[in-house]
Amino acid sequence: MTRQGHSVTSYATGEEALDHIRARRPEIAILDVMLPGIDGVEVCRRIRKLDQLPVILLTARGDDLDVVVGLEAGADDYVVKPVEPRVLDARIRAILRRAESATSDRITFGDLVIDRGALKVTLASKEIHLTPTELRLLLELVRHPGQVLNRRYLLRVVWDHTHVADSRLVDACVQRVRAKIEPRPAEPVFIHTVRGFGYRFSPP
Amino acid sequence: MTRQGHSVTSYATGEEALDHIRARRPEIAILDVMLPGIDGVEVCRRIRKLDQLPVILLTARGDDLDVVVGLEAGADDYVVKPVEPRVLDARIRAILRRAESATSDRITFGDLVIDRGALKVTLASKEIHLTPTELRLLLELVRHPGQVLNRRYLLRVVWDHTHVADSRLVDACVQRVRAKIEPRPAEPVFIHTVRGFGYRFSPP
DNA sequence: GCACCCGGTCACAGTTTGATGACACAACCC
DNA sequence: GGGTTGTGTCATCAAACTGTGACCGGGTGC
Repeated sequence: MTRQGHSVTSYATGEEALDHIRARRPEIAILDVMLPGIDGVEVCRRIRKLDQLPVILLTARGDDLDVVVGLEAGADDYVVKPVEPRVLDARIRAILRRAESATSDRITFGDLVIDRGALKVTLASKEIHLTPTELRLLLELVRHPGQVLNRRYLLRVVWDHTHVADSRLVDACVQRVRAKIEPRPAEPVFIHTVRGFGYRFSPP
Repeated sequence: MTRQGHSVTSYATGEEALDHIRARRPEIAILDVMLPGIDGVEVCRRIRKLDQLPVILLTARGDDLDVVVGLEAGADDYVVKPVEPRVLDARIRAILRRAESATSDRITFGDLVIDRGALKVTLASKEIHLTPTELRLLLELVRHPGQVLNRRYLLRVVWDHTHVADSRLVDACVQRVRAKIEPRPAEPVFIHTVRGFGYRFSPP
């Protein structure tokens, strides 16, 4: 693992590991199930109570039941020893990739890239200039991909709720965003209108 | 998988699967690596270009290299056949838990899928367009499966209660919904008429 | 068998809804 | 101050939706 570019710290018991996880903030925990004291599955459960830290259970016990119990305990993967370092590394990467994308600032929908950290939007690698309101609207829609958000909600969240509920304000802003990010605004592929309800962001 | 509460659709080739993924918006894709035409790993790569859809590669080839290549292609897990359904289910849950995104509240009645978050209705994987009133009516019926809802109640809830109770309004709307979701509107399998009382939604 | 009631069906016009573009005003920046 | 940018509002238009009432047909009770 060290040779793969990871920095590794190991502990002999579950208690020890749990004690250090808070302080060290590792990217991932790899637990043996057979441990002195509390076993790996229980360690995994306790980690899950604390946070979303990715966990791999790595053990010699590969019964179906063990696997199911381990995964149900909140583990992201269950790997049976012996395992090639390269395979373990690939599995670690797969899990980290998934775990990162959840907290990542960048989201990609086909050609459209939304960088929530830098507050930048690019379409086909060309940067799109969005005004503050437009950006807030787009981010709000993207925060709930596939969900229909109604106008009242959008007015409350994107604008101050002090506005009259009955206005074409949301529509106008959606149009402006569409004009900028949709290849053909008349047939939008990102922001869809759901007549009578609101708008839905769903990637093409 | 169906018995575990999942709704499953399968395709014989990678091309076919890719074609349908956009329309069906599944929560997860489980791919065999050995496919006619483009192989599962390549399908996985193409899915990754589009979006974050969770992918499990499920295959008989369990060489270390295969596993590494599969995971590097963007798969979330690589499972070697044969596999116990319970184990696969546990792995699916672990990945969905981590992906977390695809937690839209969908209800499935055979071919009919109603997504209450996206406000989408699909029948046999084809999207059905319902008008706002039709959709509100269907959602209300679905909210009480197996129960008979009378016209006065439906008028009050789906429509403004300002309407006269004595009109063909509800009937007409039910007909319109039936025309769209019932394979044979004359012999409805979803929305049943209870003469003298109202309508009842009960899955076939 | 008959009258009657209830729900199915249909077409259409009036209404609602959202798209679009123009515009005025405010905020901001030199 | 003058230009520029951002934003809310409005008018207009096309498209979509929906209530209505008339008519039909089958089931129901007598």
